[in-house]
Amino acid sequence: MSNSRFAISLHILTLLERAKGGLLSSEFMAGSININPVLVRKELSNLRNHGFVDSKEGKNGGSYLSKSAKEINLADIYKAVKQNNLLGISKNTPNPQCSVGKQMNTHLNNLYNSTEQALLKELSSQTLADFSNRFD
Amino acid sequence: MSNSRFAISLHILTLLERAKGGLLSSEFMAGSININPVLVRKELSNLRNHGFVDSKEGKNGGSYLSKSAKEINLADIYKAVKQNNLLGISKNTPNPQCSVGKQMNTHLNNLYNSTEQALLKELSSQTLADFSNRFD
DNA sequence: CATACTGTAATTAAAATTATTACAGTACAA
DNA sequence: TTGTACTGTAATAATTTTAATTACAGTATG
Repeated sequence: MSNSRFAISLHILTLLERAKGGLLSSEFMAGSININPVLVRKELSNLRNHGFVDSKEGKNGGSYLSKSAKEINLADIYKAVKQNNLLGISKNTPNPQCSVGKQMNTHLNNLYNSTEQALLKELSSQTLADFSNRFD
Repeated sequence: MSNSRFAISLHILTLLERAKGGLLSSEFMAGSININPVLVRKELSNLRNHGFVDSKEGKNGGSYLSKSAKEINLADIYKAVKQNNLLGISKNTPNPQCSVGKQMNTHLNNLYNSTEQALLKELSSQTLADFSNRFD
């Protein structure tokens, strides 16, 4: 993952956890993260689709956690934002006429899968509550 | 890591391992990987600096593994190409006036470090020889 | 019904990645 | 001893990805 979606989502979720049910606006969260509010709303849209948050429209609206922070582990968040492979892109197409090239993506993907498993295992050992509690 | 440096380096090293000491030109390897030869030479430069390969200049020149594929594990390769954090960039600077924002990068980096340890542990369980032997 | 939000699309800007061009240096081989 | 085929590296251009911005319709509140 080269973009900062994981960090943004985790930041959003940490803010919401610490708000203890209070609604936070995308503008407020964008100010804390230091990014554009529209990006926050896009991430919220994704987090909503994954059942982590809910939002209330209209004046005095905002977002809040829709499940307990103890029930969200960091692997869940990773899965929700993940798009590429961990170690790089597979978009490259090696030469199919080369005996190594034509098999490379298969072996690379196998490798990516096993490393991703290791990553997920590590991430799943921590919940959002654990993470949030490290803040003063 | 968003770029494909790990995949390129592993591809190069796999080709060299299977060449069994024979010299391969950057042009040949670029053809197998399907990228520009200059990129291959840049990666070779890095791999050389890390002691994995050596190159011979001039006509009929090329590159070859400078240590046994059994003595190179995939974590070594990862470390040689790594530049960013695994889960995203830390270049973002959250708002230092926000109690969450000002501590975010510290906690994020701690998390990144622990996930990287998990990744390295997994990668270190396989050598370049293991990887290469999976090819027909 | 003015205000302050969300939701989302479209566009622009910026940053990162990759490709290309260029060329000096080196070794081989005729 | 000279043409050829490489490496090594810098500089630049092209492409792709990421992030910011603009715009605006929709919604809830007071």
